[in-house]
Parts: sequence; structure tokens; C-alpha cells
Amino acid sequence: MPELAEVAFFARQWNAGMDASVMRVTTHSSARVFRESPAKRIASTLKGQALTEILTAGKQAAFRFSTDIWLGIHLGMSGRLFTDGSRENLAPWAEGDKPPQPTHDRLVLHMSNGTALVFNDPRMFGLVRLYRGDTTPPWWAAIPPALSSPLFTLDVLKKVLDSHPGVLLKSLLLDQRYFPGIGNWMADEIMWRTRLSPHNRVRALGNKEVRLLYKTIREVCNDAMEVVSKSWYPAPDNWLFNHRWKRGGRCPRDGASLLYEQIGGRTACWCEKCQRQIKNYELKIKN
DNA sequence: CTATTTGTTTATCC
DNA sequence: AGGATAAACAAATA
Repeated sequence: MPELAEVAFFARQWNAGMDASVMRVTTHSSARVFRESPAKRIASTLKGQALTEILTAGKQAAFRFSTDIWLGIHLGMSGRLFTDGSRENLAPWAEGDKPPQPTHDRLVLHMSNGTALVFNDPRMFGLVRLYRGDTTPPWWAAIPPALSSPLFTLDVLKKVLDSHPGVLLKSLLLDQRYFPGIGNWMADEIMWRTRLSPHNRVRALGNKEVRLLYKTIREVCNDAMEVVSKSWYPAPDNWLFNHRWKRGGRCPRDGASLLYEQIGGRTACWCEKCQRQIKNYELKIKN
């Protein structure tokens, strides 16, 4: 579930514990999410420390305690953050979906102000890790600048594209080394808004497409943050987003049936009618 | 029973 | 070397 804006939404839930300190920690200590940092060590380190800062970048969240303790959480495929008070009625599952089951709570921080901060992850592809230091952890500093920041320039994008000419564009968009926070739905949304078929390889893009891609990446990130990170969904109906989940969906632009295909190991949803395949370089030469 | 899933890493092959 | 593919991780859902 969680991509850029969903991660930001979930991380915000833990604001309820801001400035309070950790009284008690409960963990599902054998859980795979603790594969890098043992649950016991996390629990003993956090005890008595105050939550002082919440950060998100890409698909990752970091919680700073006191001054030099950093709790990093990656939500993986099914991870969620909430407080015990909102377990039943938080927006992501308020309408119909089952609330998170307590048996899937992997880490719970019982805070001095009475709130409990919960990390719940049924599938356990998520990751919890701990770091001590005066500055952000190495794995945090390694996350590239946000795609919405001034540091992500057209020139940066061009260099990334130049370094991977043979890759499917959609696959490249999923690469967290270059596009932090973009996941499967955002990548499909970007491809759809640029009217480029997911079968296009990077080298097929001309200058015009690269500029359009740049604008669209930023637009989708900004839209997602604007709509999702503060109040969750629904998304506007003129996004591909609303139409891509159930098979049989139709393109909001032209009403054509959406296609679902495995491309680059992931399910791509796209509209054959309005998303075009750019003629490849070899064909151009022959013509 | 089957196949599917909003993520990532690793192995393997071409 | 660069890139594709499958598998692995684990659990719910259709």
C-alpha cells in the first residue's frame, strides 16, 4: 500500500506522541521486520526517551527520540502506522476495510501522554531499524532529495535517463535510488499522464518527452502529497488512480478498457488508446 | 485448490 | 556489463 504520500500520512499519525516519552514497549519480537535490529535492543533503547521529531523521505519514515536515537520504519507492502485510539476508524480502513488486527502489531510504543503508537504489518515486508548518532542515520542520508524539491532538476532527470537507456521507463521509475517514493500506482499514473505506453524504453524518449516526464513526475508527487498525505483518499476521478484497481476499469480520459499486463515484474495498468509507443531508434534510422 | 497484491533483495541467465 | 526474470519473504483476499 504505502508509497510517498501514504507513508507521509501514516507517519503523521504518530504526531500524537510528540514530546511524550516512551513508558513501555511491546514487540512481536520474532517478526521479520526486526531482521536488522533486534526487537529487544529497540525496546531497551527507546524506553524513557522522548519523541522529538518525525521525518519522512521517499517510502521511509524516521522518528527521532531525545537527541541521538533514530527509529527508522519502512512500511514494506502492508505496513501501517496509527495510534491505538484510531485503530478502528482511521481513514484508510474507515469505510468497509477491516481495521488492523492486534495480532499483526509488530511494535507498540506506550507513551507518557497515554497514547500508544502502533506499527502494524501483516506481511512483514516492512523493516524497523535503530541508529544512534547526532545526525541522521547513513541509510537516511542515502535517500535522494525529494522529487518535489528544487534539487530534483530536469538536468538530474536527464542524467538518470542517460545512464539507463535500455531499461523500461516504468521499471526505472520504480527504482528508489533515483525516484524515492514512487511505487507501482504512482509509476502507472505518471506513464498515463504522459501518454506513454509502459512498453517504452528510456532511449525512446526525445527532448519533448523528457521535459513532459519531468513535469509529470513532479505533478504526480505534488498531487499525491496534496490529496493523500493529510486526509487520505478519495482521489479525484480524473486520475488513473481510481480506475486501476479493479479489472474492467476504464480510462478516465477516453473510456477505453484499461489493460493489465506484467511489465518489468509488476502489474502495469494502462490505456492502449491514449498511451503511445514511441518508435524506437532502429526504426527511425530505417525510415 | 488457484492466483493476486501499493516492496525490496538476491540469484541466475543471456 | 546491463538488463530481464524468478524467487523469496508472508498473509490476506478473491
